[in-house]
Amino acid sequence: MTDTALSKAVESSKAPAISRAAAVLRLLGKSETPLGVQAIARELGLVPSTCLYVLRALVAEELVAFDADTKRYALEAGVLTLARQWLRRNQFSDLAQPMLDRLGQSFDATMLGVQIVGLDHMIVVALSQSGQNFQLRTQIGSRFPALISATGRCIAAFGDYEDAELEARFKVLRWDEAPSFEEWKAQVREARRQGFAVDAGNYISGVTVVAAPVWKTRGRPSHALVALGIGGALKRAGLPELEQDLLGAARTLTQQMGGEAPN
Amino acid sequence: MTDTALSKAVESSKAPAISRAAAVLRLLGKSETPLGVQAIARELGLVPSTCLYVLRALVAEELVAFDADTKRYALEAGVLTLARQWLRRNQFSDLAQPMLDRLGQSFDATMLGVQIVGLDHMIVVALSQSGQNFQLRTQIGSRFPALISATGRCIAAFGDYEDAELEARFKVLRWDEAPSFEEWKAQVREARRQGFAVDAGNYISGVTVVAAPVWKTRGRPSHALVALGIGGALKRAGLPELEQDLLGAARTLTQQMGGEAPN
DNA sequence: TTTGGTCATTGTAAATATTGAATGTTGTTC
DNA sequence: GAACAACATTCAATATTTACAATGACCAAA
Repeated sequence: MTDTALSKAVESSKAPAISRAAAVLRLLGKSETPLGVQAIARELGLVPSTCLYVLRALVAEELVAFDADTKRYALEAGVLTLARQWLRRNQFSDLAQPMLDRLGQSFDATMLGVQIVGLDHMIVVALSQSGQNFQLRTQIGSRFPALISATGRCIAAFGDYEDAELEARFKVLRWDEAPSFEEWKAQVREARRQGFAVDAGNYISGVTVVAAPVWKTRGRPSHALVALGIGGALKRAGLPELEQDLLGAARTLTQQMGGEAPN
Repeated sequence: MTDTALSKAVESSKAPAISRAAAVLRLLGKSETPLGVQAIARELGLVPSTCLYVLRALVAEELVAFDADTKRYALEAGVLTLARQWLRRNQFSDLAQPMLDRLGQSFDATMLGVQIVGLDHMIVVALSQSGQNFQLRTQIGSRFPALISATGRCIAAFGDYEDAELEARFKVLRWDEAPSFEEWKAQVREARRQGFAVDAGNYISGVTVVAAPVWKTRGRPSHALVALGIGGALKRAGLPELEQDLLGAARTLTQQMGGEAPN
């Protein structure tokens, strides 16, 4: 979050301290090293004293660690506990995990389960790193822009968004080999027709990505199943079979979660 | 956190909104189901309107999910992202992981790396669940009271705490087969002498736990390596060897982290 | 050792978030 | 189908927190 975005969130909210706290947590998360009060305040456009109070509160809550010697702040392990609690009661990641494991084994692909957060981004909430795919390392909790890669095409295809909004979001994406907006829209239409989307080396050169949407409720898809693999390897393993298998898994998952695909 | 503890944190802090927000997050984490504004407010002793503003801020920060249909709140996947960032830059979990894997393989034990948070509790920050130990499932982010089991004896042995404080904390612990405070103190002395601690079925009947402390800095231990196994199985695998191996790993880790064991 | 500068930390005036009652909304019972 | 009850939500007054300037602590360089 930029500091202008932060100041907006602070102004519009009735609990600005919370926006500030979240911004501090995100900043500390991004930072490679622990940070001092002043550095944090400068980066976020906060008054140092306010920043100090925020940090102290976060330290008291065990979300931030304070090194009394260096007077530096960093994330604390308490954030792990929250994450575990989220995972513990997440229907999607529980149900998706065995499917991801099976598909990953069968096709020697890296499998992801992602949660879609509007048009902003998606978050990896389950993964299966079977085999030797060292180049495609991802972690649970990783975030990606919503419209990127195969999953992005699914989000656009089944989200019923305005063209103008899609284009605005599309233009700021970073691809290895970016398609034109027109090419991309054609691919989105194709995804709508087929029920799944393919990214053949656009996002990452040489890497093929297949994604199929999952619905938790009627309306927009809430999650997606994703398969990644080196283009050649996936083709050898049988891309059409993978596509159909992934689509089937996504449909099963939609049913299991009590959701409903359109039509 | 009880609501009296919360009100204390709110009063003493200059950023009470943050204490409230953290309390809300923890409550939502504990809860088996999504909660409404009123339920949260009641549980935490908050004014409903204040609670609503806190929730809205947390929703805006993507730490809490809001279901517009049911008007219920739950943890959101954003907490995963924070956890990933914490893990990404955690020296201990990176260094400990291969050791835990190796030890777990060798002795067919469940291995944990825990971070010690004062006398309050410890948090599991790395683990290796090799083999068939289905009964001993734990997860990263799990919390335990500081003085429990073998790790607790290490914390007491190397922490230089007041006896009165230890006894107060000791008395509220829940064991399957609790030792008396005197027995426990003798075991703590033994741990200090040996450099590691053993819990032979006290915490969980039939389960043996071995723990060795790790120092990140001079002073109190910051982490510990822990091995858990069914008592009989660990003995068969060679308990003395495990103890020495674990102790060696902990010492290596202390060196790698730039720490220093006492004496 | 002294000096300069940076940083973390404290008091205080003003802006504003919290409060508790009032309003609208939903789902449930008769 | 109507009335109720529980709930989420809004609104205006005030107790609180925020921001700013000043202080104190610390480190580095001379």
